[in-house]
Amino acid sequence: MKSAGFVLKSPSRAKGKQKAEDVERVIMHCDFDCFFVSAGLGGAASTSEIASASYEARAFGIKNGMSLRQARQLCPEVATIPYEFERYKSFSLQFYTILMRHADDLQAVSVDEALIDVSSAVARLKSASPLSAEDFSVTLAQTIRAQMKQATECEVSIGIAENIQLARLATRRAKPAGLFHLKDEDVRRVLEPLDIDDLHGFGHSTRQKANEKLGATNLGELMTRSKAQLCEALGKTTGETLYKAIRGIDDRKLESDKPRKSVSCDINYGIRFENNEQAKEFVYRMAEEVARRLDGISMRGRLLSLKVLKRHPNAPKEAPKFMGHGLCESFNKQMALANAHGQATSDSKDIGDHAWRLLNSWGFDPAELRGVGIHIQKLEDSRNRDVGQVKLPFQATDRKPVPKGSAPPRREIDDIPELVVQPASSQGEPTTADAPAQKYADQVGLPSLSQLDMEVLEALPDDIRKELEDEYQRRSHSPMVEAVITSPSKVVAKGLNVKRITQQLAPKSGSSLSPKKSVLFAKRDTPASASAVRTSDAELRELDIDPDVFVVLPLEMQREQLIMARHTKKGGVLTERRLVIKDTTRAPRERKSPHPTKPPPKAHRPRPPMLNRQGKQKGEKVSFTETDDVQRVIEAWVEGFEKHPPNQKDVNFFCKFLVQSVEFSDAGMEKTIAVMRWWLVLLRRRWGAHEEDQSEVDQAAQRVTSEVVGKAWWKAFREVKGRVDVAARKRFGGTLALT
DNA sequence: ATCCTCCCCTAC
DNA sequence: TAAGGTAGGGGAGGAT
Ligand SMILES: [Mg+2]
Ligand SMILES: [Mg+2]
Ligand SMILES: [Mg+2]
Repeated sequence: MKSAGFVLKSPSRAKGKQKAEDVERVIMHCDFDCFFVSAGLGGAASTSEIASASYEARAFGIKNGMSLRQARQLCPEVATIPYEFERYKSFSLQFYTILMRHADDLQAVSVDEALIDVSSAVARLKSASPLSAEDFSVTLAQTIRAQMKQATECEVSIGIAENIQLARLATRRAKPAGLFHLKDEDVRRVLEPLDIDDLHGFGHSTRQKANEKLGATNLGELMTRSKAQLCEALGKTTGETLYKAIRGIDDRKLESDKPRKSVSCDINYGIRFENNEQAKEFVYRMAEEVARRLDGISMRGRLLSLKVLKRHPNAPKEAPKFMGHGLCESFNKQMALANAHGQATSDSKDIGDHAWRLLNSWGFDPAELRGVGIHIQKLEDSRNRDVGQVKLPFQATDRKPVPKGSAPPRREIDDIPELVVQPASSQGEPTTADAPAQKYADQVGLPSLSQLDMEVLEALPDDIRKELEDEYQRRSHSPMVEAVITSPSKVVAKGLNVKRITQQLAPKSGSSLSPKKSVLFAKRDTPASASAVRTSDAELRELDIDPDVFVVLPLEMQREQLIMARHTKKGGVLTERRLVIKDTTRAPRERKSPHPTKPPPKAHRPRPPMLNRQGKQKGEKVSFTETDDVQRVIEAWVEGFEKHPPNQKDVNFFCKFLVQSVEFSDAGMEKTIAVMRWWLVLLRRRWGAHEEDQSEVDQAAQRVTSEVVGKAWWKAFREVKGRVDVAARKRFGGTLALT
């Protein structure tokens, strides 16, 4: 196919803006560069309000409520910690809105990634300048990038090609902050050096299989294999897909309205049942959750599958990771799901009954269970349940081209005049989408406004880590790092949603480990030697962690720091956590700008609760490992205020953090429990006598006695516990069992 | 020849 | 695969 000619590619779809049939197909893969980094750090408007200033920040005179501008005057290096989902939403919304201006069709991949078909837009440009030899797809991409930049102040990378697979590959070349048109005539040259897992849809396992069965993972070599060979090695469809992909062929169409096919809920952490009743309780609760999700999108299901993780016979009773599932065997079973009338259902009891029945069919000892998952499939739209047909009425009424991104569709066309970066102060409730549109959007399984935040939360570790790494390299030092390292500038904005993001940035294990693995989950064989867990107090001391900013945030950011340090250091090893402060950040940074930027002013905390104690007192330590960091912070907090009641603000902050941990998925529960337990231990150690004493304390006139302080702490504890329980109940129907 | 079920793989 | 969660698609082998 000539690159110059108008090759007739796969016929365009009927939906979306109607598009000429015989124009060259142009697909763009658009990907926000560093979405999370950008959304968080890039747009912190100077009018942003500071919700919570750290001690370090306060040392500069920065106060809560101050605008970021003011804060910057006091400390130009002040760093903010991103959090606002509103911002993420805003970014995403603008992202999609802009793309839709130019697209015939759009397939949302994620909150920061989309595929668009811009064939007609490019054709239009071309026909407007028939004599030009210009690459109009590039012209258009530049326009899009410019608009995106103008609207969000962020870069978007765009890969251009004739099909999806190639467009994705092109994006790799486009990054960062660029665009790349992978033309037909370049396909061979570009693909040749790539490996099979560079292709979208092919991963580690396929690569390994290819290596074993075909003796090659390189696309150039694989190109020499016959289609039959590929199919034999990888399966029919996969083989064929690969065969074509290598040659730059990909017939997939953009899908903007795929209906949801399943709804599920899996919980594989913290599962420890003592008896059947508990297991049953739990299963029914999960059923409620699934039911809720089904109702949320107005769907019902006719097939239920239950997935169970059971402790592997050889695995230790307790997983190496606190409340984790450890090495497990997994079991799966499915059965028809129906209500009393044999119809599709979303009723929690129906679902619970079926799930429980399946679980019982195995007859497992409940104490051995480590994970449970309920999946509902064969979904039907519960709104037109007229005849109980399986087909979904989608195209019939030709809804206006509801693009895959459900978020944008509402605010489309008319009101896209000004895409202003969201005002820094916008804080209100999350925009609520109008019900019908939202439901539809949910049904077609696209990132909807309401799901956006979740998507942000669930975003992949690798994804984000990579963004941070890239960003880190781009700027010699990032504000985030700055915030952690030169602690003078911890400014925490309201909310703590970053937590979920940064939390996922935990360092990967040593790099140079044997690639060889045994079974499911390789056994963790790092017991006491787990130096990685051991953070030196000196390290923390240097970090000047204060109980105010408290919260894990700094600590998690510290992890980011570690990651980047390792990354930069290349062979970096370091099994033990090093105080990255100097070698990683300070050094390179000063190399870069010796003096211009003020040396990180050593913030002197007003009354820093010293982290001078080594570890916990023996015996009392609850069995955590991973949560050590948090524990230390709490410990510092409690001890720092040994003589004073806790600040209500701190309590609120703490509370908010924990509640959010509970609300946002499961990973948080572990930490929540661990944190609460540790707090409990500390309080008992110090004020055990007052635990049950709930008598009121005359706040006004009373000396601050130890008793008063103790009571105040216990009161705070009960308050937090209460609020966390509410959150836990809302989500799981139970409360935290701390003892 | 299809359809199911139970995995497995991939991506986000 | 540190470990966690949601969804979609495909392969193998048995069921229909
Ligand atoms: Mg991205
Ligand atoms: Mg992405
Ligand atoms: Mg891949």
